[in-house]
Amino acid sequence: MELLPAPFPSFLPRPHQLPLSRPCHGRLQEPITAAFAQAPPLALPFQEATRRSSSSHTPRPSTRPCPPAQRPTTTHPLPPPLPPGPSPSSGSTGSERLIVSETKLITVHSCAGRLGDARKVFEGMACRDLLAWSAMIGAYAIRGLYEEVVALAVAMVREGVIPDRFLITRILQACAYTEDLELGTAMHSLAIRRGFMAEGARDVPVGNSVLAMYVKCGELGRARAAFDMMGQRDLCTWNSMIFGCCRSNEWEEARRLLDDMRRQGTEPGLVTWNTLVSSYARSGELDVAMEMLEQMEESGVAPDVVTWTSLVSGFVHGDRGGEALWCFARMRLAGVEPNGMTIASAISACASLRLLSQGMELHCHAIKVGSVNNVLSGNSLVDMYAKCGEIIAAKRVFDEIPEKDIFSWNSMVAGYAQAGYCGKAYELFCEMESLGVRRNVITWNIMISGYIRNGDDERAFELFQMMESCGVKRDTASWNALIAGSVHNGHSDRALRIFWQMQSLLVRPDFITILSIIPAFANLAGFWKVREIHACIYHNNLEMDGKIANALINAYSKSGDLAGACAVFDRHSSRNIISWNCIILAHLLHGSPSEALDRFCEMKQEGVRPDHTTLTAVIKAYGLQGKVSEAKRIFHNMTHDYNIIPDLDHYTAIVDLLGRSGSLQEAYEFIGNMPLIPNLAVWEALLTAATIHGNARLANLTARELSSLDPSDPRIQRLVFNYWGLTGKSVDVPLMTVYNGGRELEDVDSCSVEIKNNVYLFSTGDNLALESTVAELKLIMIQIRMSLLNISNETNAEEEKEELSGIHCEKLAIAFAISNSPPFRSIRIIKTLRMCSHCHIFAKLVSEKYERQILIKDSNCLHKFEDGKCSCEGYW
DNA sequence: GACCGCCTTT
Repeated sequence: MELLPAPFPSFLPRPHQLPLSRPCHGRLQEPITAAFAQAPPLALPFQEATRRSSSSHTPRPSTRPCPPAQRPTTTHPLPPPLPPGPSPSSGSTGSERLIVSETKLITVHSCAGRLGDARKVFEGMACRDLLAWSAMIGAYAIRGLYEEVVALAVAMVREGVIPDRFLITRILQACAYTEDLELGTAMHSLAIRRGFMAEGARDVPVGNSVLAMYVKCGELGRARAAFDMMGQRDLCTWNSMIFGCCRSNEWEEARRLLDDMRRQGTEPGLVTWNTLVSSYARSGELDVAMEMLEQMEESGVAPDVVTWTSLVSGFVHGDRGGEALWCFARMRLAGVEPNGMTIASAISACASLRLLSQGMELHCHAIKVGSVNNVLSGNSLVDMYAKCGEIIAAKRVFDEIPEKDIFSWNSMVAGYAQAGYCGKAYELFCEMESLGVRRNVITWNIMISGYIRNGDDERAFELFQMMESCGVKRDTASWNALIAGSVHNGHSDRALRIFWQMQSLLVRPDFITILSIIPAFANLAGFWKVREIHACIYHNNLEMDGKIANALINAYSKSGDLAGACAVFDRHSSRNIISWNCIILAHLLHGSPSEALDRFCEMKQEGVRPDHTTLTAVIKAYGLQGKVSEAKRIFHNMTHDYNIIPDLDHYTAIVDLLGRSGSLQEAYEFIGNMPLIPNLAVWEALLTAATIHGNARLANLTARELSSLDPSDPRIQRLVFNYWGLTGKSVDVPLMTVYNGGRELEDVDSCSVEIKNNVYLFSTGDNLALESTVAELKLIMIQIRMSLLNISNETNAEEEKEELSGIHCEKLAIAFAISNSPPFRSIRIIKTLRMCSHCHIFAKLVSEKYERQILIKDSNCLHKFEDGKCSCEGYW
């Protein structure tokens, strides 16, 4: 059976009986087909159209009252109804001549750019024939004012003028742009009635327009029906159909059409290849897009600026900035000049790769080709400068964008917020409101994320609460910002609560939610919880995402399950440098430096270039093995071998290594000779070494250095306090008077233990700890008392201090786990602060006495206690 | 035929 569109009746009502205008935006006041409802249908229409026309088969009243107040408004008033008189077809010779001259005038005005004058002439015409309508519609069409074209087309048809094949094509083009399926379908039926679409018809342009209209309206089924019915096809026909398939993700069908067209003698052209390349690139199938590029070049079609731009922007979107710039370079080599869009995309690539100098070069290029004032390039530049830390340059570019859009504002607000200038960001945020720039959900998300990442949780939550009352609906990213920020600030429990709350409000978590929440599971709970979220990811087919796999490796490792981490890594199909770093760090955390180094070799064999994190891990691995000279060799040759300049992390690793090997003086001198200003981590490494090796003089010296960094920094206060606790001596630095024996600081410590798939939280000095747990702890203490009596004075000092601040949380957790889990089952504890030596000894003794493996992950290291020994070998 | 900004892993 033939599929035909809605009927287009032959009978047309008298022009003055129908309103001319219709709203430019939104749906028709009534279906256009209803205007001709008095006539019987002539052709079998589409199902939908049949229903519509058959329901309005009853004759309409001959006149329809239409008071001016109720007339639909348009941005451009359409011509008033014509006075009753001779119909256009029966005009006298004189009036015909008038029409011709007025039509010419419309064309002249239009060509001279005086669209308003053209419109005035048109509206003043007493009688308008097809040519007059064509001239007026054409004037709008060539300027891309498709809404107007559609409005005029409706008015024309209602006035009883039937468009010819040329005008039908134009109107269909406008329908495609405005996605006006209704008018488009009516034009299709008219084209059929006029015989333009018949089997033997040679009118390809009309058929192509119909096809393109259905494709743009997302009606692939109707497009296919039109395609199959076309008597003749040209390159454009195939292109439209292939585009339609790509747009609907019907990739196989698109490729079939490509083969079909070649078989039927039409060679794919530039647009065909560009459609395929850009569609694959846009959908993230970048490797297939590159394959298409190859095929394109093989078939002798030279890629143009659109081909390359699609690829550059595709790679930018796929977070493959390097390949984006590589494509850009290939394009330049091929002699293709980039346009504003290409440059904008290449600048984005520089932004994501933090390539300031290359970004600046592109800025110069944008100035040269005159696309610097283009809002697209401007926005990319703002983003690039901000991401490269050049916030002043970013602001300068922003100020010079003549017509800022929401992207410009958001990029600048994000630039400030991400650089930590939340006040500046908020100023702009307020300025947007006062200037009447509508802030969207992204603007709000930027502010929320900015505040929470800069530690101002309160303001972040305030904005999160406020946004809906300001008329902006929260989306998944708004929730993600809170979750990621909470994890970032160490509030994993709160992150989990938000995660559950969003699900109870039926906000669907996306892969970023999962990615953000995985560290929370790892920080809070044992590996069963990590397995749970892993299963959840698996069921949602998210595992294939490389980033999620990386986060999982890390989570398994941190929760004490090295085997789980290895399993994820080994099945990881798209390993990158981060995946390798994760697995190397996992082995390191579990005290297996040789496995970590094996992985490093494997990685190099696979051709993956180590980055600064890898090399830090490698130095640490050598440090754990006591291979000082190997570590030093890596350190000294890293710039030459890997083009990586040592940063503070590498210096810290070397200080740690020297400290472990007991070369305290060398470590101290090494710090003195550093070209960088030593930070907290560097001094902390030395303090640890000095404390463990019992070098009180150096420890005291280091504590002073630390407190001179920033006496108000709570992390430093805690470090120095811990040192004081470890040595049992008072430190001769003024900051020690700041707090009362460190009580507030000790209060922060908490830990979690997972038993039978439940997670229990304990805090140091927890007065609410279950009495039974305290009793159990006392029992354990009695059991191992004999051994405890033999330990050093240092730890006794700690015990005294513990009496002051309350029982340490990990002791409570161990006691609770011993009495609530089956015998011999391993105990996994995750705590926020570093373990004290008394608890360390306690855990060692419990592991021996109760024959349990105890894993305690503290802020510095993972302690694996087995048979009275710890994997850290007493150095942490 | 292409279009920049938010939330993400070591």
